[in-house]
Amino acid sequence: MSEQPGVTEAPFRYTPARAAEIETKWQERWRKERVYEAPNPAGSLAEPEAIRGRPKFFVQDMFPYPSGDGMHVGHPLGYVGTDVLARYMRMRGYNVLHTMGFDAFGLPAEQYAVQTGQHPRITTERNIAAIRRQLAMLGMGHDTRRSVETTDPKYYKWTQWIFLRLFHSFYDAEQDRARPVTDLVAEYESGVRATPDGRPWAELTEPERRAVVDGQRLAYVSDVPVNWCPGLGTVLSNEEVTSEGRSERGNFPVFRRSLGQWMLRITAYADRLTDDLDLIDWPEPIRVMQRNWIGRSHGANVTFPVDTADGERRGIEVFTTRPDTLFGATFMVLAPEHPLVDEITPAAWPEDELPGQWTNGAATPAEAVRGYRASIGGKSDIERQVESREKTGVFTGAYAVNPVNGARIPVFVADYVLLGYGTGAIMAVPGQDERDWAFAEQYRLPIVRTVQPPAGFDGKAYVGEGPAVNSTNPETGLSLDGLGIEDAKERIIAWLEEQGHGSGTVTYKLRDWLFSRQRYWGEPFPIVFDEHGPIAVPGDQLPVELPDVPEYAPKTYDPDDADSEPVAPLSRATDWVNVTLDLGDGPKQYRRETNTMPNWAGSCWYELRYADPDNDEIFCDPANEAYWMGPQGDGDHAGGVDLYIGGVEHAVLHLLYARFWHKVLYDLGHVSSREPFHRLVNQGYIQAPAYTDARGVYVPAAEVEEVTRDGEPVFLYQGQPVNREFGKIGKSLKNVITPDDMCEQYGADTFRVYEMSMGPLVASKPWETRAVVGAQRLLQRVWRSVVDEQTGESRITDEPAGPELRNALHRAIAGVRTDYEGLRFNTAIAKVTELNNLLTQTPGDTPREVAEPLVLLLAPVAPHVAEELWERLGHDESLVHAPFPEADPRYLVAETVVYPVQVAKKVRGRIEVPADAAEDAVREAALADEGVRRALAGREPRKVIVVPGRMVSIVV
RNA sequence: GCCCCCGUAGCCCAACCGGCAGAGGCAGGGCCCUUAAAAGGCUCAGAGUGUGGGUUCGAGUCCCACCGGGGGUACCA
Repeated sequence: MSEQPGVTEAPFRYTPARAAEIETKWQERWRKERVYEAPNPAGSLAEPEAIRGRPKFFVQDMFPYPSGDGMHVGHPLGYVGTDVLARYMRMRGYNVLHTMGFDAFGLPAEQYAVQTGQHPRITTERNIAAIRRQLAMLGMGHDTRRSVETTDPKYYKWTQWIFLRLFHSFYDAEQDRARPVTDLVAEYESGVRATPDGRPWAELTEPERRAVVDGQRLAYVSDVPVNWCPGLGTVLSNEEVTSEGRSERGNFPVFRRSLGQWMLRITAYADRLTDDLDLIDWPEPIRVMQRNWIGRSHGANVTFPVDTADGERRGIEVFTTRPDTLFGATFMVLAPEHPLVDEITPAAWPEDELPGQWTNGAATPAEAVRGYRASIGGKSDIERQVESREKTGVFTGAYAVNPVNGARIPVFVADYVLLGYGTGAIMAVPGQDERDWAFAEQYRLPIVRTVQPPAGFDGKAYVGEGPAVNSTNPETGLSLDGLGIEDAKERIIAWLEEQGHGSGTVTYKLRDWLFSRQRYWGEPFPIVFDEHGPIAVPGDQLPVELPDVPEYAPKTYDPDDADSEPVAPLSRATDWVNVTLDLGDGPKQYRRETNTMPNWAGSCWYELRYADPDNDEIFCDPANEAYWMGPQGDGDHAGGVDLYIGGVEHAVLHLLYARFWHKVLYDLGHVSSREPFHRLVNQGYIQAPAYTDARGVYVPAAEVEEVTRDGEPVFLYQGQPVNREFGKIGKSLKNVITPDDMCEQYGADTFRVYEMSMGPLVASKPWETRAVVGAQRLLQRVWRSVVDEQTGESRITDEPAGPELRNALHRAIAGVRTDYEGLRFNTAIAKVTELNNLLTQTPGDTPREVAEPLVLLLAPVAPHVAEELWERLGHDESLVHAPFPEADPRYLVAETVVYPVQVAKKVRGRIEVPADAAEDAVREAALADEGVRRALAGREPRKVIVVPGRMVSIVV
């Protein structure tokens, strides 16, 4: 679009071609001069004298998975944002740590390898190189020495090392922190801590000792129900399973199966992960999502006596958050898989005349239960949830006793009670619980309200606040009547504890983290097995490198073959799997763990590696960690990266996992910060127009034309009208726009300015290619303020700026600074535009006192063109570390202020008074204004309100 | 169903602690430059803030209800 032959264009204009030239030149120079390298206090990047007396700033993006498609225009939004802030902070004199790594283990590379037979490392490295090139093209000021790849053995050596810290640790509930298992063993040996069965430690056999310890490790093997997908041959994480209970990839059925898997004991940290959310500066919605995910709820465990079929007295333990409603418990429900079900189910129905739906027509309770289990048996939890909310269940034939009033209440099994939550059994209180109400209605069970609903309440279950009713037992003297929910809870818990019927309890939704995957392209576990269980590979033998295998795919099966067994790809590397090691008692045969870690592992600690990227001795030198991430100030600062920017899609998983690992490292004394990320900001998404034809099929967005018909825009593809919608950028919507296209058409600086000017970083916004020209015009105009387009000569004068321009300059400086600090890049750019517009309108050459700060104000967003102009202004050194302009307060205060004067809500006059005029003087001037007097027409003002510096309002 | 976020000009967005609804950009109209067009320059117009109430001297901003859009979550006891 530029400089075609025969076109008369200003020869020294800032064109895309010139932008490209400038961008190459400065990227080269930045690289040579290593301007973005951040010094460390210790280790290989140490420059102690370079950090002395300087504040630090650690800013980080959520690092990308290097997909084969490279980046589209949506990806760099956050990256440009952090780069702008990093550049601004650098100019403010901070020692800024900003780099970019790659989260490179993962399924797409493996699938590609399965299809092509090419090793995933090759595609991964090629993709990383492509994205690195794109990042450099966009002018990112990253310290490239600190970039990490999670697939690099030098990196995953430490991922494995940290895993071993989890393996070698247990959670000491007394001290509320993780401690080494060697401490645990020492306490068992000395007798300070009793063994589970009370025998002295010395009397336990070696396998028994191992079992005791293994059962308490933060990383442990357990048989747990997992999402097994025979069609893919691997287990899947919950987030990889659709709401229809099928695999997101391939749409194969997913089954719940118990398999021996590695688990991480994140539940031990549930309280701290919840409580410490108050210490960090994160968006409230994210904190809410994490709190919900952890799902801490306070309540009570209550035991309801029940007799088994053999006449033995047992108890059904339930968890309830509403122990205050115990008097309203009119029946009980056990999860169908609950172990007590079979024990309590009697041989015959206790009564002859039971409602049909209680027995489901079965001759005996056992038959009814069996039939019910079969009816739901084949279904996974996921399927059960998908199906209608209609309550189903069956009577077990057993009755339990409500401990508060001795009432005999029937016990049901029903699948709306889940084995995995609480105790897998509930007391059903239909009066105060909607689910229980629905079940009670269907099974004609009694309903007792124990909280008085407000007058006029015509709903079913009442879950709101109100005084307790129907909650007195004259025989025991227990009464909750009249108490509010909280007081009633307190009293009943005290009573339950006193009587031995139960106790106050805390329950969590959070489950331990399933940490094994049957995949090739992931971190191998640094674990071998002998006949008794898992053993850690010694630290000096790390990393356990990923071996080559003949085939990268896991073994797949008939998609419906629920009973098939996963076969991890690594298990085919038999030479690797069977290994002879000397772990202290001579060379022995061991079998390696063949699962790999999930792709969240590498991202759990990468911020720490950025701080000390090539340390061979430790994952991060404590001095470097303390410098970059240590707690700041003296309050309750938990430490962590100063600013972390990324998408909201990682609200729970990555951010929760990373917090968990960080806390383990903190407990073990490896880091000084309690949290990895002090401040978190979620950038919005960029959406792009996508078009569907008459069949609803997406057509290539790049080939759609916009025409105007009858004043309405119409979109045409190959002459046919198509519908426009906005959606996520990607192949499926055929609306990919790449930063490469934009850099070619406009230049990187224009692209950066456009993305930053679209709106606040946190907002989602639609991409509009034709609007990019606005950003280009801004840069062209700034260029023109400094360079004569016709001659290429400088347009700078050393004459001082006039007062209007000078005041505008200082206002712009002050505004731009606060905008950058508040991540409001759009308004910062608007202020630069405004200043430059004023400059354009001012006749004559550009005063240096305006041009220089103007270029510096723009530098964080448009670094290349700013460098070029800075050089043309006569500076030899890069402006990357040039001081950011400071506003002179003298020019910020206006000498006079114009007040609008309102009479009865309408502006009737304007007065100009000295800026420091007293309120009385302003009032007098307002009342003296002619327009105001006319509006008042002799009426006496009831009230005159003077808002200092703003306006005057007269009430009549 | 429940929870959270967002609704300002044709479009993207500003508006500080409640104080004259407009900073900036796109698109649109007019003019200049040009043989012409593109690019460029100058300039103009354009909402009363999703709807309905309330608080206030004063509401885009605070409160309540509703409508529309987006996200999270879903038998969690």
